Amino acid sequence: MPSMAQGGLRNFTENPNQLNRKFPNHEAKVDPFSRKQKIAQHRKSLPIASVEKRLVDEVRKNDTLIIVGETGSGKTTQLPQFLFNAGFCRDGRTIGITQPRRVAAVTVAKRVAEECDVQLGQRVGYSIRFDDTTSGSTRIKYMTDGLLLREALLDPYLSKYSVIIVDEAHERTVHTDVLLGLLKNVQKARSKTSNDRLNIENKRTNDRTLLDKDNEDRAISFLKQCQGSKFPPLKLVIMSASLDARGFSEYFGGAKAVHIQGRQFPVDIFYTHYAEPDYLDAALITIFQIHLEEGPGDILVFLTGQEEIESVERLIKERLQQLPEGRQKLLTAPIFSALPSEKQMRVFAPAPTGFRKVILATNIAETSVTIPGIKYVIDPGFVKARSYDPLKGMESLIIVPTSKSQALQRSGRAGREGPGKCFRLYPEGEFEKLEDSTKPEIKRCNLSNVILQLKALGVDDILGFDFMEKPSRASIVKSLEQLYLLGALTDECKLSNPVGHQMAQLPLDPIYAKALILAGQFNCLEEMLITVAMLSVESIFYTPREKLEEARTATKCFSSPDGDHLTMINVYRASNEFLEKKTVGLSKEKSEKILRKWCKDNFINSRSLRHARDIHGQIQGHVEQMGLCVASCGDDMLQFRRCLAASFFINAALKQPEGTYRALASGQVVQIHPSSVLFQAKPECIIFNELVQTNHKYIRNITRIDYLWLSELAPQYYCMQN
DNA sequence: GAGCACTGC
Repeated sequence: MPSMAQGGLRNFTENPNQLNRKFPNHEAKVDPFSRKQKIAQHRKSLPIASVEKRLVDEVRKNDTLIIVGETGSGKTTQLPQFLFNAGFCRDGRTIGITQPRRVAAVTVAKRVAEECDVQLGQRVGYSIRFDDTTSGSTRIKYMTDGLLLREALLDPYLSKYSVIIVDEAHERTVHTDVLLGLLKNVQKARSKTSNDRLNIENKRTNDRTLLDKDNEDRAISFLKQCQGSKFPPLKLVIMSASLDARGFSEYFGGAKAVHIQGRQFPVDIFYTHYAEPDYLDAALITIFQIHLEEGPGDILVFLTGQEEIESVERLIKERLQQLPEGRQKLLTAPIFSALPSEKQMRVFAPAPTGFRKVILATNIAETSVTIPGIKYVIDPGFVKARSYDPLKGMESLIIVPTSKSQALQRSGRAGREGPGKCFRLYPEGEFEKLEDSTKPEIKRCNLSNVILQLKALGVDDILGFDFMEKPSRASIVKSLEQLYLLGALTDECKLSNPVGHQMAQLPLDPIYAKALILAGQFNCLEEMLITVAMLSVESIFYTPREKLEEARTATKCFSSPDGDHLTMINVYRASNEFLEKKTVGLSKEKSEKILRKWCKDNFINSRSLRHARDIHGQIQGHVEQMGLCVASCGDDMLQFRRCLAASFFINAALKQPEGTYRALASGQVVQIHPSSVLFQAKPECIIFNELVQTNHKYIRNITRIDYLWLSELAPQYYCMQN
């Protein structure tokens, strides 16, 4: 390691155990070839290409196969093509590949369509929410895991699929975990309908434990509505990038696991000698150390949130001023999810010649976004993580150390295009103390949605459901309780009819689904549709620090003294009015461009608004199909606020003498989030939609209500308490 | 006086 940039700074030690695999550069120039030939050559060069036959054989032989494929192995694009060519789509059946993220489903599908030389939507397609490119002839279908879960509600046997490949299973999103449990059941049920019954009986008595037998019976009873159907067995392939396949293998009854080499450039890992008391300061010093002493290449720094990113950006600019002019050629580019897209795009623009780019990112750059040109990664070793306390019904966002696999993922970002370096801002001994992998999301989130989905799929015994990792009993019970309070479950804990079934049909948080059903009765469904669409997206307002005052003035014209829900309706309707007036006769692209400009002028996050408009359209279709009456309460906002109180009664709070609030359900002392329009007004009684602990216990999305409405509109809950 | 990252027939 070169000497330090500024007096007596950090010393890094090199990890001797780094991977240093060498491999030829397969991206070498192939100019004389056509694009088709280039693609063929690229496919042949992927590590997975040499094991095609073996993989196909393994899928034939095993009902479930675990594939551990390192980054760059080509598993996501190639395996479905191998299976298609081997005849797994005969009889019009489909290979489904699930991804945790929309962008991945889209980009991979496009790539594979090109490799197969077919038009997207023909043999190869993708389906994600709001965007389905598949057709009757699609045989290789990329989709989000959440979408496949939704499909299972309509087709519990997933009958059109011959193979389902669950990709990126190691990420253990809540959707992946529920899907794994579901697929296990479907697979058992399908082999039950197709296999010789005797065969299964033999298996049961020979090599299955009593527990397996129970599970199997449960799986079969859960699908009894389809009994008698005949389906060929479902092949499952679980693909993971983590080195530990054991968990998946055990969960699938000792399923076989195979390993596929990756293709990554070597990344040298460096650690600090000592623990850093201030990781932001350490990051700053390391940035300048690299800038002044290392060869060309951009730097990627992982920080925990917007605030850190903005303050490091400021500090970099300050310190640059102190350097001699020739050495100031360093550009900063922040990226985090709440940043408007056009500003996010800046990280992809190459730095001008002679300049070095330093990208300050949250973990959006870990998996969701791949930035070209990164040669150096700085990893302070922290992440802001969500956790959920079922007893308090409260989410928290706290800064915690990363896991080992997360640290590996981050360092891998330096080896995409060539050999790289990763600087971990902690001693090597600390790395060993990190958790192997991040806790699965299902153990740290509110389960109401998961449970409602499972109930709709016919799983009645949630506590007995075969999760790969079971959420805590307290968490399950709390969510069952909440669903009962919302009227989705009967006294026997079964899905209620029609309310529970209607709620499960709506792709929304259960409490929002219930709000829509109630709004039909309160004659304000038009208003509630807008409200739940807006509540379902990230913050709709964007207030950059440097234009705080300007943003405040702009957003004031939307704000309602009644609270945030009415304010959201005002924003949505204003955008509608604007579109109607200004974009008549314009193309879709043109209208969207004009709307983006309107958003920018009004300090509204156009991505959030577009998302809300998409959700609104989809949900409106659903409620109309259910036969709910989409009416407006007109100017009678009292009626609408009463409906909000009836819907969100579980989240009511009363003002305390000091100006804080007491949440009635849990008794917790909470504060109104500064982003609320009621932050200063502080009404006596309010309902809210979110309770998140960050620096304080904040409630967000608030409307003032009359205290007396609670016992009137939710007597089952409030009469007992008073 | 402040917002990790994803996702949904």
